[in-house]
Amino acid sequence: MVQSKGVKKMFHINGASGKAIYEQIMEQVKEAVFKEYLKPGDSLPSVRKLALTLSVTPNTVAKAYQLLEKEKIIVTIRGKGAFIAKNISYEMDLEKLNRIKEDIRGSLVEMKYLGFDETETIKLIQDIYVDLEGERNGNHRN
Amino acid sequence: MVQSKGVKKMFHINGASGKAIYEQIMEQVKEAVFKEYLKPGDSLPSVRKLALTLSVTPNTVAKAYQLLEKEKIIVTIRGKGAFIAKNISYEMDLEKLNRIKEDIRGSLVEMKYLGFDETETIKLIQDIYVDLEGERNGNHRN
Amino acid sequence: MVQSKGVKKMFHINGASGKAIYEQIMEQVKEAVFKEYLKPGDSLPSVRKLALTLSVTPNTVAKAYQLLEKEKIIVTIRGKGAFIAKNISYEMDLEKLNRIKEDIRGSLVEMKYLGFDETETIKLIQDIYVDLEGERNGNHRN
Amino acid sequence: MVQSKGVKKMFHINGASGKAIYEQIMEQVKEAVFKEYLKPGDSLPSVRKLALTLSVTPNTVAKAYQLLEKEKIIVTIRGKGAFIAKNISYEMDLEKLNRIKEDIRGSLVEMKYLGFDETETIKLIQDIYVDLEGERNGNHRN
DNA sequence: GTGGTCTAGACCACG
DNA sequence: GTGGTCTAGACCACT
Repeated sequence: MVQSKGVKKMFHINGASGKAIYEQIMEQVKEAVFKEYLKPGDSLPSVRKLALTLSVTPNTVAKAYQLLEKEKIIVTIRGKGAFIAKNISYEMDLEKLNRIKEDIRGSLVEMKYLGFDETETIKLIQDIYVDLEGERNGNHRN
Repeated sequence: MVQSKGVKKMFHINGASGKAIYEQIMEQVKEAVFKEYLKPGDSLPSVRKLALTLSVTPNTVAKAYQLLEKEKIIVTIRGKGAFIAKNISYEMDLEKLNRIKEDIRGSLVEMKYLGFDETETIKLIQDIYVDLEGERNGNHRN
Repeated sequence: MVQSKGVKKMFHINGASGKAIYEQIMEQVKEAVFKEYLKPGDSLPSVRKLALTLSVTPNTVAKAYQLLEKEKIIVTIRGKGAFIAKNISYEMDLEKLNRIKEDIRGSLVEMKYLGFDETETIKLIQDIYVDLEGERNGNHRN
Repeated sequence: MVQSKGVKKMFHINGASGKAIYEQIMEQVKEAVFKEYLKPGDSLPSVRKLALTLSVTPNTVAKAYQLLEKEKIIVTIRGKGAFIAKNISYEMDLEKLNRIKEDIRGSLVEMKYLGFDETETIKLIQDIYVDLEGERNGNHRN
């Protein structure tokens, strides 16, 4: 139960962020895996428990878990629960890649309108990576 | 009629992209400004004309234009048309910056799940910049 | 349902006032907040319900709500409803201030042509404040 | 021809201000009268001349003049031109008064959302009066 | 011709 | 249930 004591702090929902709640859950599971806060084989909170914690309907959590399973990030086992996939598949999905590239392209143009040129924007992106990696290093010994 | 001959190729809609049509229009206007396809003072296609070109209703184009006006990218004059703002404001908007940073953060994590590490992702971002800048160089000498 | 019993009397539309319906809705929401009829966190009537009450299309109400959200007066949450923003931002917007000052300037000159001099006009403005504040005092003790 | 040398500087149009051009012309004539820049009996520029000066169509100027005549601010004499009315009628128009009061009411609420309370707003209104009166005193000796 | 607003309906995503 | 988006068409004000 690696995650049991951290559930409340690990997931947090912003109802007014415009983003769908199930997407926020998905992103946070992914970020937790990225930071190795959750490792392959670790169990996730049950649908009901997480729903209670976040004060959302179980439906919403279930949707997030189903989509995460379709992306091969987690596996769910009937009667046991949901777990981080043992071998997370870094499978190339060209369609998805193109969608993300479009997203990034849009973000870069937006940055321009805030006064950030290429150099500044890439600096900011590297900072985000430092941020992501930093939290990872804080959670395990290597 | 600075832009008149380029309208058909400048704007294109992807009905299955998940993104709202009016958002796609907004992004493409912004990109056109970024690439200096459209310069301050240039006129945009009329709401009706662009609606015909894209086979959408004038309402959808009007919504895009109205939001662009709110963002100070264009100005619209009743009975005359819509034009790229003379002084596009590169104003700092901390709230918007944070929203975009969250977007980028999400995209970076997604890239990770497609197997792209930091170096590869930044390479890809630089490619996008080359793409954006490249088309700009085609339109003026500097 | 803080506002549920007051919806019918709180909002009223004047079809012949020259002002757009969505602007009238926006103004009335703002006035309701000013008078503390609606307090931060209170829910607004749903788009459909208010549309029915006012006999306008949901589109018109939705437009008002979306613009109010852009102005940070309310927040909307998909599938849940619209709510008065917790921390309404009294942020200084010089451009908006100048626009309002121009409006007031115009109104003052108009008052002159109706025979009201400065003293009389300011008296009338104070009356409007009394009106606005008066209704507020009816809703809480201070 | 009191106004002949001042026409270019007296009238100025902002095509992107949202306000209709004919309304801007009307307001500026009224303000000029208010400031006694234009006095009863003074001639206004001809429709064609002002249209040229402002780079608008004569139609637009003519509309402004017609409405000013309906408000008894000016009189037009066929073949001679337009003149400031000798006895500007400060006639009470209740309907118009109510419309202006609604405008002011709206402006006051907007000021609130910019952080101006009653005292500050009235201070600002008095400043506008000072501004209007000031320019008046600069243009004639009394 | 232009943009601005509105209606009456529809479908979708979300909770 | 909620809000978000879109269509197809209309009328209006302005230039």
